Amino acid sequence: MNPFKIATFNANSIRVRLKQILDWLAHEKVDVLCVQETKVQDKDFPVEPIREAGWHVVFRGQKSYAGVAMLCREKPEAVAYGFDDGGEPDVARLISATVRGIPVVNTYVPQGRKVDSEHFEYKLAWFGRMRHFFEQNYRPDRPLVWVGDFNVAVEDIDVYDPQRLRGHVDFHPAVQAALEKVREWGFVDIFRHHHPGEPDHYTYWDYRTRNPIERNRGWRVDHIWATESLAERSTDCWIDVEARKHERPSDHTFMVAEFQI
DNA sequence: ATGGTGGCACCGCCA
Repeated sequence: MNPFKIATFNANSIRVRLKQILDWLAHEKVDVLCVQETKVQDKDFPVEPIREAGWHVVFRGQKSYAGVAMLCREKPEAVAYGFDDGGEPDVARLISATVRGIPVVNTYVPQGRKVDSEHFEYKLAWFGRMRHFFEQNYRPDRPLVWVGDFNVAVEDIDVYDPQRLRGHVDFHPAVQAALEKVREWGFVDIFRHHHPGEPDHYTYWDYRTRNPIERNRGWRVDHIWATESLAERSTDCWIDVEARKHERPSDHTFMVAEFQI
């Protein structure tokens, strides 16, 4: 049995957050860090400093927004980008690979913008495509980790004010139902597995609110989910709020899960 | 209180 540690982080620009990421990786001995919102085109991705720090890195991005990456201590295998269902491949939002024998899927789920928009419809459909993706490529009775910024808070305790926020694109019954249909394929929310019923655990704070950390105005929209056989082997899962104490923090923070494989 | 901030882009888009 060996420890397997996986982390997720919405960087909101990997170039601005590069030092924070490398500093964090230097003291947190993860096997893989999944990054979302790299906000960089592939030709401008900071490959060299990441490699020089000792990491394998795979990524797909685009101009201005979205973009995903995986930083791995060991070389990832079977790396694939985007959907292969005939629809929009969305390579800047989905990256999958096998790391130390564990299949990992890293997603940056579309935010949805406004409920009465085509973007929201796209988001809802995205979860359907996600379930299809899992059905076609994986088995629920085998180890698999799905991580990333899901842009969904699942329970009332996952947001700072559920009454006020209900209906928001990240806290909408239809979105929660769409994600639930993916969960039913065979996932366990690893953070919630270790912290059932505990409020006030957040991974994201809106830049546009005053002192959101001090006022505890957070959301738990970043997730580490695993299939049952792997969830049984999870030993811990935590959100690194301390990592926000940085000169230029992202609006999200790191979350880590540890397994014995 | 229908704003606010931040990042990337370019004269606005996205979150």
